[in-house]
Amino acid sequence: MSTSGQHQFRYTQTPSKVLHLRNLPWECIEEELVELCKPFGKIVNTRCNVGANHNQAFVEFADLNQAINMATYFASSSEPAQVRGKTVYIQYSNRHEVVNNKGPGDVPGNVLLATIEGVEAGDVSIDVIHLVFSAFGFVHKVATFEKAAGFQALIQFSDVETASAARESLDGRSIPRQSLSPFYLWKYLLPDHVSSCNLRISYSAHRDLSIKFQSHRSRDYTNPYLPVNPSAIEGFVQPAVGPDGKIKEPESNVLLASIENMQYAVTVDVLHTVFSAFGTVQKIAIFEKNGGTQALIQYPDISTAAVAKDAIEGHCIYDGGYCKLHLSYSRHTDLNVKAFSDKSRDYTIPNSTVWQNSQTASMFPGNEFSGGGAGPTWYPNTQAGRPPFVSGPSTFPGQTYSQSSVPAYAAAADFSVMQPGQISGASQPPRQHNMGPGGASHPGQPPYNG
DNA sequence: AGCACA
Repeated sequence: MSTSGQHQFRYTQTPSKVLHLRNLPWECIEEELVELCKPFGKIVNTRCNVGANHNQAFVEFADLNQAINMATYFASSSEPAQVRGKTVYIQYSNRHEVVNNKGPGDVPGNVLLATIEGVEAGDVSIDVIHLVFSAFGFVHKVATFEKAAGFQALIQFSDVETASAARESLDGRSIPRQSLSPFYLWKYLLPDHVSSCNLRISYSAHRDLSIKFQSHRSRDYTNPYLPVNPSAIEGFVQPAVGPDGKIKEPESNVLLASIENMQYAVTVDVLHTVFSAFGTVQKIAIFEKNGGTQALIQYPDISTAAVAKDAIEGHCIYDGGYCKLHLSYSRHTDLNVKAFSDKSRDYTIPNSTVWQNSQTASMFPGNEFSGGGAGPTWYPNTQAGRPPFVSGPSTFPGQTYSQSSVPAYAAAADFSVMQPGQISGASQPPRQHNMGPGGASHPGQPPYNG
């Protein structure tokens, strides 16, 4: 019988620690709400730009009395609450908490994360990004990178206010095709083939970016003396031209391996074993790209990488044409990888005993081969401090190994092409190992074809 | 100038 509102005024003033603010300017940002409200108490959450006109907001105080303080203050004040000169009307909200307005990217900070939609990394230069964001204040640092989300940039400002202004102004807008500014050389900011490039801007959790080099991917405008990474300056270094006139890709200490015909899982440990034959492997990362599996393998220097590349290129990890490796030089010079995950390793991290135990446990299940007699001549670069393949809980506890069934790491021992000593015999066809990978890591897989 | 659609 009754309808809502029958027993109460429509807008009762039941106190709530959430205040409802109206008549805000459309562009009102959270900082302005905070400035207005924080004299009265601790703000635990806000929601701004509410409603079709973006002119309402909610502010939640930690304590009810703080909200009452603010509401009663402005109710009796001769000076109304104002934001940008507009009078703001304040009442208690009919709810008692502000619902989740904020994802991780909505927590204001001085560093912005910009996703540039619809472009490839090469389409928008770091100079253009710098130009666009410099309109709001001094840009300290810029770092760009490619992620699954697309081409992204981190832009570091001095303070939250500047970053917020840039975000409010640029989020959802497109980088203009042309710059009308007479002060910059870039007349055209975008290549012709880019039809649109919307900016999606959120806040980064970073406060201070760590820029190691000035390069086409990263800049530190506060430190002009930061070393330039020559291999990373696009266009500065002409690509080397080989004797055949073809452009050679610039060399790098990091190799990019594409794994073809990957019938069997290729783990970080398998790659480490294979690539360690040529020098210390510092880091490994495995990832999927274009439906295939790729890996980055980092050596300390280019020469080691070059030797490994020439020796391994085109060869298979496993007999039968499985897991064929194609190598090129990566553009990376220093990988940023998790120290220990199923897709990456950082072997440079000292005191790595924590993960070494689990590594040996998962990769070298038996201790049959840890004896001195099985000295790993096939493993010429055993790292100092690295324990032998000690016993550990087996991943395959029920499995026993016969003489002919060899753990996976032994495959490399038979992988004669991997021996550095044979690199000079360039014309020698690779003698692949005689074991299928099922022997160790895939008990159900076809047996080796020895 | 009057309550959020995640």
